[in-house]
Amino acid sequence: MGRGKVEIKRIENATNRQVTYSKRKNGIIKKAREISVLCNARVCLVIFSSAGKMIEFCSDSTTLPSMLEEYQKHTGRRMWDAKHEGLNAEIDRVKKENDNLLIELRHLKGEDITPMSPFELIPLEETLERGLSSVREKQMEYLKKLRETGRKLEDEKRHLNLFLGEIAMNGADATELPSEPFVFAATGGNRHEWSRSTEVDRHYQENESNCPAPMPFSFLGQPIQLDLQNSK
Amino acid sequence: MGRGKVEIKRIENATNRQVTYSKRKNGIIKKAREISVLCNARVCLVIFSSAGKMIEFCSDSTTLPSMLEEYQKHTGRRMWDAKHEGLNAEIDRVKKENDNLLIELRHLKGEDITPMSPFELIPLEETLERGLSSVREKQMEYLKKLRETGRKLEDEKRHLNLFLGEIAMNGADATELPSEPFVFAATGGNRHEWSRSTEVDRHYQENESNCPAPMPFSFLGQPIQLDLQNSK
DNA sequence: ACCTATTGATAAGT
DNA sequence: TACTTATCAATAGGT
Repeated sequence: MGRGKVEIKRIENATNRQVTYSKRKNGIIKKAREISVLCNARVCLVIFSSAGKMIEFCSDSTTLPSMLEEYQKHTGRRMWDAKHEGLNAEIDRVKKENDNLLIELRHLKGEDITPMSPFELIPLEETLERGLSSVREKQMEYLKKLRETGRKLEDEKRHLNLFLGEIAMNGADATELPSEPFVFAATGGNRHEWSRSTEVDRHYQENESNCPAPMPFSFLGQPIQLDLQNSK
Repeated sequence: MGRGKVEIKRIENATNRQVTYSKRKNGIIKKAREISVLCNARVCLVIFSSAGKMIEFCSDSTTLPSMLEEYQKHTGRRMWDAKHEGLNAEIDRVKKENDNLLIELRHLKGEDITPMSPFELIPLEETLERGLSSVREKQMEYLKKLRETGRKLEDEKRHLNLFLGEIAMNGADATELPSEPFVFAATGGNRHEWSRSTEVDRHYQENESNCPAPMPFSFLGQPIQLDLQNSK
């Protein structure tokens, strides 16, 4: 249609191509509207020009996404739905993993073990024992540090007393302070806290010697107010 | 175009409408192909007839879904993308839960506890102890059942010996069997397995009396070949 | 599905 | 980009 017949092949002249695009774009959209109205059909048309500009036509009360829904149904759910399915599969996978972890966790906590056979109980027991000894080992570490800190403090106290004694002996010079003052070193806490810690320590040492399985820390009861964070 | 001008409004005659649809459908698809070729544009066209039949045209090397990708970019990601976001959020949520479970699990197994403070170790220890005692309690149950079964077997053996003795005393009647034969009852196993089980039993009983923390079952070593499945 | 008169679309020119 | 117009293409209505 036009002043001459046109072969349907890419128009090489960019200007011509653009002009033709403009005209035909309007034409096809008009056609799309016409068929949708005349024939009561639903139409979706999306065109990207070679320049990257997009135009779309969707028949009345229809959107491209909603058309896609139906497209899915017709083609039997493929393509972008694949991503969808992929995500759903991922969710299922992760949830299943979650369930397994939860089950294992509950077993370790001694829950839901009624249906377990002795052969399942044995490795479970072993795992728990390894965990427990690991935790207690760690606790021992802290205790050692605590004791060391205690010793240091005792030393400092002794030094301090010694120093105070000297000052007392020197009479009038008593107000003089050492150029490098002693510091209440590593604990970061106060004397009250420290006294509590020695208690813990003694408790533990007693247990340590008497029992092959060390007395649980939890046995000592409520949270100990020591500032142990800094001695990690 | 045709024998008369047509008003662009729904064609009421169903037959006419269907015919027109057929003709125009081909027409618009031809137009779509032409513009895509002539102008190097990418075109996607989907039409649902009023009868519900779908046809689509997509220009070379393009699919409707891939077009949708670009449609998203152009319109700024809306509609069906929302579903995706939702699914992605769900995945993140579940994965996070997963991580938390995994961390807790590793802690219970005594792994990754180095950065834990004593205040975190104590509840961990308590949990492990509860789990362990729960597991051992369960194991005790099995042992009790095992012992009972053992006793029954002993009884049967005694009865059987008694019976054999009687047969021997009665001479020629020796071939006569009891109408209700004794059965090697509940274990479902064989004598060899049972003898192993008494070993386990004895081992355990010794430990039970001497130690406040029962000796671990795992201490007994390799898998015990008893058929305990049936005694659950 | 084909035919064809007629309208519609549009290529090229301005 | 818009208008014009000669020409080609699509198609309505009939068969």
